[in-house]
Amino acid sequence: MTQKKPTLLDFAILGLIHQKAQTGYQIRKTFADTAMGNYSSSPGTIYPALNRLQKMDLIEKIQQKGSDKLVFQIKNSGVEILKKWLIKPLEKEDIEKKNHEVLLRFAFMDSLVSLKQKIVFLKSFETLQTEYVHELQTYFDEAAKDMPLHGRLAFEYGIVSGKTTLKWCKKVIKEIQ
Amino acid sequence: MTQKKPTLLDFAILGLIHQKAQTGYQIRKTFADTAMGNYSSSPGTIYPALNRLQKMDLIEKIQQKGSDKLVFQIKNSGVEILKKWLIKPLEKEDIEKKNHEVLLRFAFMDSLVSLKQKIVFLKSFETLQTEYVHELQTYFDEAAKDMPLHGRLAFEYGIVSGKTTLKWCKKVIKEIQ
DNA sequence: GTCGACATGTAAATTGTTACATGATTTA
DNA sequence: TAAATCATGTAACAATTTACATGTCGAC
Repeated sequence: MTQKKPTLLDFAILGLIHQKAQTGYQIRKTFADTAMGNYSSSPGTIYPALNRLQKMDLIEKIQQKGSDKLVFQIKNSGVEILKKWLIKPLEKEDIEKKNHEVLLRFAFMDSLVSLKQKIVFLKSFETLQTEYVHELQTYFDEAAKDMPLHGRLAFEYGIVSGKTTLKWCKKVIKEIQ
Repeated sequence: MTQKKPTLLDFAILGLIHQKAQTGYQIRKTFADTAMGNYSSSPGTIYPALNRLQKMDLIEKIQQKGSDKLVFQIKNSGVEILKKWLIKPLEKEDIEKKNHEVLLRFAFMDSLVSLKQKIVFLKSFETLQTEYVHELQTYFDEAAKDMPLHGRLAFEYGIVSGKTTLKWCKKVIKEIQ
């Protein structure tokens, strides 16, 4: 049987319960209350996902010690697959369309990957983001005059957002080492 | 029969073909090549969506004049529903989790809504965004010291992003009137 | 004359949404 | 003790992904 690839939601859940074993409800709360991604927090999404992850043998439901709560805990196989996802090389598409996924991966790296790997990740992020901003800017400079007002303004938003991301990335590289 | 609500993808398609009647393939290209949202460009997504929109009587397939191409064109009913979506009051949730949807709506407003309505939209965006950034900042100031390094840095990203959005919003308000 | 881009679709499996449903526990 | 929150799920439906499938047209 070929191991199926977890979805982004699955990884988000894996990352969360790696930080701390918790109930499905707590996970739902986190998705609902925090700005964490845009993941759905409805029971119809979370509970089936938790069942998926159990079937994939990546998490398990256990009795929390010192409590009577049934919490989900990540298994070693889950940690491994999570780690692989975290250090997967960044691609152009991640920068262009999956910004939030990149940030989510960074947020979960904390205790899971080495400083060296974090630096590799961030440097690559910086490089790709620099190229991306440059491409946007180049295109904008020649096409702006022909764009409808709102299209132009929305495009400008893309540019300032990209620049902000880049600035953040550079700051983090300095701060982390 | 109750009219079903179009999905976000449906609105993205409606907005696109409102700007210019085009083929399904051209729409796919736009989604694939531009940074426009994170909408899927696979045929299995676009063509069923186009069929949905036809069934909802919001678009039609016509022979383009001066060409033999079959293009999709928005109908009056489509324009109406698009307009309604554009000027729908912004809510807190739109700011916290649906940034890209807000921007998409702004991008499509161009010729469809009055300047007055645009200003209302932007002012409300500014207000909500200001509150949001303030909330983030307040929470951060007291919680930062207890956050794991990566969590803290990712949170900071949320704050600088929010501030960038706010700055953009203020600039646009000035520029548009 | 073949390669890449144009152009449009379908089918199966998976995933996600919406709405419903239930019951325990805490707190005002 | 009533309301809110904790806690977990199911069922029906809708939407998306992935893979397959086909055919045209223009450029090199």
